[in-house]
Amino acid sequence: MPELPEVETIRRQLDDALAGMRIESVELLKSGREEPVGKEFVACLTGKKIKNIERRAKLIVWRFVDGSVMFTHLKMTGRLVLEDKRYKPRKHDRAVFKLKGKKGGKDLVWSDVRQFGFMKCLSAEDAKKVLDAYGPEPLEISAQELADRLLKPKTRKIKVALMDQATIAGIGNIYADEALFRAGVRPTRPLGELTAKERLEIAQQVQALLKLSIKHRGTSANDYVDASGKQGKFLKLLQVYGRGGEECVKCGTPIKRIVIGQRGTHYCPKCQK
DNA sequence: GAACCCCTGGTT
DNA sequence: AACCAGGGGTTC
Repeated sequence: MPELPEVETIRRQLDDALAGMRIESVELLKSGREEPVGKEFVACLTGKKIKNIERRAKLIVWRFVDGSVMFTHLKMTGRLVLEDKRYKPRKHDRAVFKLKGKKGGKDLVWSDVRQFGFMKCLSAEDAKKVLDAYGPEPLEISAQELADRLLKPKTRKIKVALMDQATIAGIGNIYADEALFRAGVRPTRPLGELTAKERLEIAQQVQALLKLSIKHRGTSANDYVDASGKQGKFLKLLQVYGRGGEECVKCGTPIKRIVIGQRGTHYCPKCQK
């Protein structure tokens, strides 16, 4: 699924294209993981005017002029793509949002091969509760503040901590592996064993990496495309993710692949201590 | 924590 | 046929 840089890329495009527009209709092609389900979901969105579109962690947060909110979580294979008028529904499309504004109409299609993603309508109050439970946005605090969050359960592996949304919001498997490679720290190291210098280095690399990936409009490793249907360009800049068995770009040692927390994990056994 | 689950499809 | 896939909630 999209992680912070990919969700942020989509969010910027949607905010640019759709802020100020009104939802004329919602066509549900496949009902199930939207909330409320079915006709009620359609009813709660129809007619609403979009104030703006924000992001928190990996959630896209739709804010409406009437104060209500909708969340979109794309999970692993979700897409939100602005389609032109020749659009024909495809196999895994779940909903089409028809929007109207001063400059004409736009169709937004939500598709999701694995159907893990969800959309949810809720009040501003309920939305705030959900959003407040996330850890800080990594690009909105200092590297030192970020580093200080990587201390807690001493036995926890650093990779697990980086991916925990309550510790830091928005990092997933790809950027956790990449940040740890850049910082020269093995993903298996327990927090209690890291030096202050290592924690700060990890925090700085997380920030630099996320910013750089946003510049490249994210990573298209599998299903990800942005709101215009284009792939992100960061894939070729990945140094360890998906490169198990290949030579390390720094030292030539074969990259190892292990499993941590049910996720494929990639690192250089020589460069990462 | 670790294991399992939601689901489908691409690759080996 | 088996394994893999960028998430994350739930359950022991």
